[in-house]
Amino acid sequence: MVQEVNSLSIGKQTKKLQDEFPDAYAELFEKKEEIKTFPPLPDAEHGKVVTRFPPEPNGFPHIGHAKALFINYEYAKMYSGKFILRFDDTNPAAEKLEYYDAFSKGLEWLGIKPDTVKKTSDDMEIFYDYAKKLIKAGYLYVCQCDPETVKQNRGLAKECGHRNIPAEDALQRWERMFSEFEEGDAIVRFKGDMVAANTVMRDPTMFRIVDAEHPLKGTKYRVWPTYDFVAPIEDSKDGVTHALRAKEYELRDDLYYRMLEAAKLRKPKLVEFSRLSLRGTPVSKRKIKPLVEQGLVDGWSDPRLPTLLGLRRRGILPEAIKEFVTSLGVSKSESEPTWDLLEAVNRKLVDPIAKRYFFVPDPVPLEVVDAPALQLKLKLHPDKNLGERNVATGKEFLISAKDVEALKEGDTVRLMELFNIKISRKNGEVTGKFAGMEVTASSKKIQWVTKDSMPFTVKIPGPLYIDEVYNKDSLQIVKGLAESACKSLPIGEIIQFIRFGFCRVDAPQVCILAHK
RNA sequence: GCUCCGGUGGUGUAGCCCGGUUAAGCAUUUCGGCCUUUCGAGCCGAAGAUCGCGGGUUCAAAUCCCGCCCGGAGCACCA
Repeated sequence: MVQEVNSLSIGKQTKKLQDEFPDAYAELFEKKEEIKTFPPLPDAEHGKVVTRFPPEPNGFPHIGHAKALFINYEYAKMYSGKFILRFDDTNPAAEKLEYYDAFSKGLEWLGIKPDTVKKTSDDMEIFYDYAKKLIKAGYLYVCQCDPETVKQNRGLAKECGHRNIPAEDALQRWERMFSEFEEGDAIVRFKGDMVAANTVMRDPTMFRIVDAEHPLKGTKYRVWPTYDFVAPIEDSKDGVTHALRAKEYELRDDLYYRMLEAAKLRKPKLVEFSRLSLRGTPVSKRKIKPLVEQGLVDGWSDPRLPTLLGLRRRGILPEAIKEFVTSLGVSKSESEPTWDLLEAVNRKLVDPIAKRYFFVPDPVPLEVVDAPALQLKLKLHPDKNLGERNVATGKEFLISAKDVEALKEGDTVRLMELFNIKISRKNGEVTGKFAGMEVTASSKKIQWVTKDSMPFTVKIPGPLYIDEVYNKDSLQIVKGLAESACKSLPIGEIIQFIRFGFCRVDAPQVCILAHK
């Protein structure tokens, strides 16, 4: 018995085990599936955790947002808590209507359903109330220095005269900000500590006058709060228990808590994590925008970009983004993960659902002089039941120049899923002879198409930067022939061109290579 | 420059807070082998880190302490 089993190959042993003793198989192989989760959150109580994702609607969401998104969302889920999507839209000069929508769509695509969706600009009256309260209590003051002086004094750790104006007077100046003052004439500052080592605390700006039209509020308001005023109040009032934000906010923790103390509000827990950067890929809007504007990429959905739109167009599944981002964890250490990490995750997800087709780049004619004419049905997936396609073959084929290069006269190769051929002549074109149907142990297999094929273009996205230098060859175009069954491929379908890679159909007869 | 935060194999991460059978786990990558629709997946195996550097505490340190070096972020009337 033992001998009998051992005579089988490992693969067959495994198969036999799976077929005949499914329980044992499951125990051996399935249970080691690992569920990746985040480390426990400090002071988190099951059922009571509330997190939030507060994007500013001033650009398209990208993978960096996805990181913040999933960290907050997954923690809320992990503790059966709540997750809030909050648009931090208090800079009317920057916000645009289309971006609110872009974020909502992005979340939807990623499969994230917020328990609450809100806009910070809806709470303006609340902010005004707090402003008045805090001015009265002496925590805030109206500063009428010009912007340059403010900056200078901060550098010099110097207080200005407005700081000590009595509250009643300051309150009147606050009212004047709504009417007579012009943009730049006056701001509201938090009384921090002008000699603090952390310059964030040197009386940061809490309100300023912005006359730009707000996409949602129009010209209803012109005294707008800044992030530093809004974030702690919103988080606290919304019941956020854990505010998980990127590391660049770390220096503002102090201010965040001082604000809440001043306003006598509950303090959420702050947790920071490192920003995501992808090797060879600009992630921030600041870096992507010039590329779009200079036409160096095909808009915000260019597959070389880490925008959600770009990722999707490239054939990266939302689930892959989630797993990738989750694997990065919440650590504060800076790292520069590479695309192949994301691709590896995506490949695992896409492999079982991608239909297989033949694609021949740089086709070279092949004639098999004594080939039998065949009418066959080929499976669309080696082991999943995804249907089949019909192919009729004769004597004429096309194979890729690269495969031809590797062939010598006299070699035997197998036309994949078809039969073996022996190369009899090779000179620009290739001539061969039928060499049997059976699969021989070590035969090389190459993909092929018949004359009944169609031109197909594959775009291959690569890194936009190599060692910080713009890579002008970041997008390669490969032209070739795809088998006729590809005619009916819907846009958006993710397929695998055998021995070429996984691709997402981008347009009729055009696809984008996601990865090998 | 100042302030803060980081520094574990090529890459990402676990471990560090509560120092000891693990002198470093997992994933990715690369390379072999198996599997006969694959330069893919899966399976098996291998390669690869003395845990930034130098001191110290201790019987014992990636884990605690000190100094240094390197990297990142912030220093907006942006978020």
